Amino acid sequence: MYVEVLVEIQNKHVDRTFTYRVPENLQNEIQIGKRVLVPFGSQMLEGYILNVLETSEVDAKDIFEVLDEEPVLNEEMLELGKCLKNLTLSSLSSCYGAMLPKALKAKKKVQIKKKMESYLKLCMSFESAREEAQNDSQKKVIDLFQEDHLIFKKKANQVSASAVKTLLKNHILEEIEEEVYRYTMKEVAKKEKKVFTKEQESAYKKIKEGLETSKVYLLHGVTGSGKTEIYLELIEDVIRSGKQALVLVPEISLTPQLVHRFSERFTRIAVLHSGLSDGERYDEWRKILKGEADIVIGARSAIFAPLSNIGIIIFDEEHSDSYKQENNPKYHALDIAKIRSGTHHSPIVLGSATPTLDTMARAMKHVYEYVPLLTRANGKLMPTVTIIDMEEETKARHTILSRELECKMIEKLNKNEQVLLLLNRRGHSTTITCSNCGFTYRCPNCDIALTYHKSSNQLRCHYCGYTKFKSDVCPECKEEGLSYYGLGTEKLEDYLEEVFPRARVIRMDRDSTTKKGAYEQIIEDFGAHKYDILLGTQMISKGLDFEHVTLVGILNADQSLNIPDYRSNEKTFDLLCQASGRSGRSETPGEVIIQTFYPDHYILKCVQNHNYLDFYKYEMNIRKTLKYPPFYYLVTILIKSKNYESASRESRKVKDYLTKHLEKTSIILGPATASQFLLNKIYHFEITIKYKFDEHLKETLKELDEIYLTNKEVSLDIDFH
DNA sequence: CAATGGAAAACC
DNA sequence: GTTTTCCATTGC
Repeated sequence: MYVEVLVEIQNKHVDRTFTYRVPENLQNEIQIGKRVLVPFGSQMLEGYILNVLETSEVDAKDIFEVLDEEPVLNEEMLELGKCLKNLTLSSLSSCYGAMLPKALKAKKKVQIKKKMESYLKLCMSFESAREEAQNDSQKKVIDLFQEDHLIFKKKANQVSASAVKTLLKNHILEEIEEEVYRYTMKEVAKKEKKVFTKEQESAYKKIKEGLETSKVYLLHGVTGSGKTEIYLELIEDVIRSGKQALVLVPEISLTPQLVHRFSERFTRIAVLHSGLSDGERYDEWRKILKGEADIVIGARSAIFAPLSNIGIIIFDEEHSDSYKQENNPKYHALDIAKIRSGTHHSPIVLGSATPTLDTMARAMKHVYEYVPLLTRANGKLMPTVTIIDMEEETKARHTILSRELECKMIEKLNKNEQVLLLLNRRGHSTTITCSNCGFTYRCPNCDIALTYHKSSNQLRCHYCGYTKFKSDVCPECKEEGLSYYGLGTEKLEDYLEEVFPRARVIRMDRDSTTKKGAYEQIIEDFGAHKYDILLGTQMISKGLDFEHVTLVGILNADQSLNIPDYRSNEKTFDLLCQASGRSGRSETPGEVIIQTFYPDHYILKCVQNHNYLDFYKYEMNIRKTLKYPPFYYLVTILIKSKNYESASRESRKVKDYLTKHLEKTSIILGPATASQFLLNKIYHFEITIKYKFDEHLKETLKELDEIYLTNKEVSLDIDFH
């Protein structure tokens, strides 16, 4: 007996299987999808069994060990991995790697094990055990079993360890070892479904009709329209029919708040997100594999959850860019969902207040079913949005907070209401420049100005992580001329404490939430009104639901309009809408103040009027003219090298190669310097391909990828948008 | 013509 | 990833 094994090596060159012989004593353990330990060259490596053969012509070595009791990759997963490879042009082993939790990945070291716990069990009925007990402390231990017949040994030991010992010796109790899951959810009081509005009811009914199909639904619901209620109801139907639900959420909005809402209705839930430890994630995964979960809630990679009978796949905040993985394999969870939806005959529900243009366009063309949900479920009005021209304010020396925002804040704080301030820039100041000699702190690796972080007195590069301590005098001219330009959350926090000395201010950004649980703590404290003002980066714009927030201020709203990305309008519109949606989620109507240097920008008008459709039409026009998605597909090729000359030369070669092999109808742009030209001391050039249909595209890109695989100086990075 | 070293290929 | 193989250069 022989097996084909995909060995796990980082190197892309070895993206193929090797044949190994199975020794007699391991033959009954062999199953496709299990991991094995095999000799490879001089080392021992882990790999996945992809195939079983009766005979083999190669001079095969023996398998050393079979690592799993059950396959880590089932048939569907094995197939999905191959699709993923084809979709993203990544190595097969990196694809399987992306699909599995760290603990189940083929790797080199650290073993994560099941966590066992000792339980005690009665050997007889409760009554007879009570009679057998010889003294009071033994009786107390027995009493623990009145309701549960299985309890933790730890718990019994707290009552009396010696009594437990005696009871065990006398065979009144017995000890059992069982696996426990590390991650446990708080028990939550169950709630019944809320009464639907007419619009919710019809949306729910429409999707319900498609529960056995592979249709894709766009649930276009404004913030506060009660999308989650509809999800819950659909999930209930799915579970009742014996199937399972897969709920995807952007990492950032996968909050305890959200999980809590699901726990109010359901019990058998598995949660998968980056906040879990490796052990916890391993347990959740195995819970799913064993069929112990009806609902999986998770971020992007949860799309690979090994559910056996999916009845519905839900993407909450469908437009979120977190559904696209930024490193290899660069997949979009929706593409995977569509494959799984096909195999399981389950619908996909895309929920969003601001759908991506791509999704909306498909809905308009009836490729997806359009399900509108455009009034707020609680009958609340949309918040009023005021746009402030910061040029005027700057003249009036109000560079950080405009007069209007400041007045409104005072007003709200006096009424004991809460304020949310969004500033999408962490750190203290964005640039430090010497006013004497013009020196600016820059990153030596990335060609950008370093951001000053006051709390640590460090200068940091937000691209590569380079840090440097700040000196008191200018490192160039040794004069005390350093000035701090640009506004970050740290500086805003200082400023607020100065202007509103009595307000309780809390800051939430990546720097203040590094510790495990810090994020949850801030949300909980702010929700309990322990603070009056929450300021933060886009972290605070998503999904949070605070009933006492009546004012949202957005500073530097146009910052994201200027980034060179064809989606920058879309991203800005989304960010502003999301942030606005945080205001007035309870009785008091909400207000939003947007500070900008482009008060006349079309996007801002759309945000002000809560008019997604106008934005959609406006932006679609631009996309059509400029030949961007959804009118054209887009692929970008990054050409990277430590050597400027090689990067430049090779990128021109790549362009020539593409021109030669692609259809005439495909548009090849570049090579141009990438938006972040120098990153980590590596030069980046970029070629963009826009195409509608190109038979040779995949093949050509595959060839290019292979050509540069062996090139030590230059590497390619291909990304399908 | 052996010794050396660096790049490329193989690794079952 | 590590080890082996290959091939060209160098030294005597």
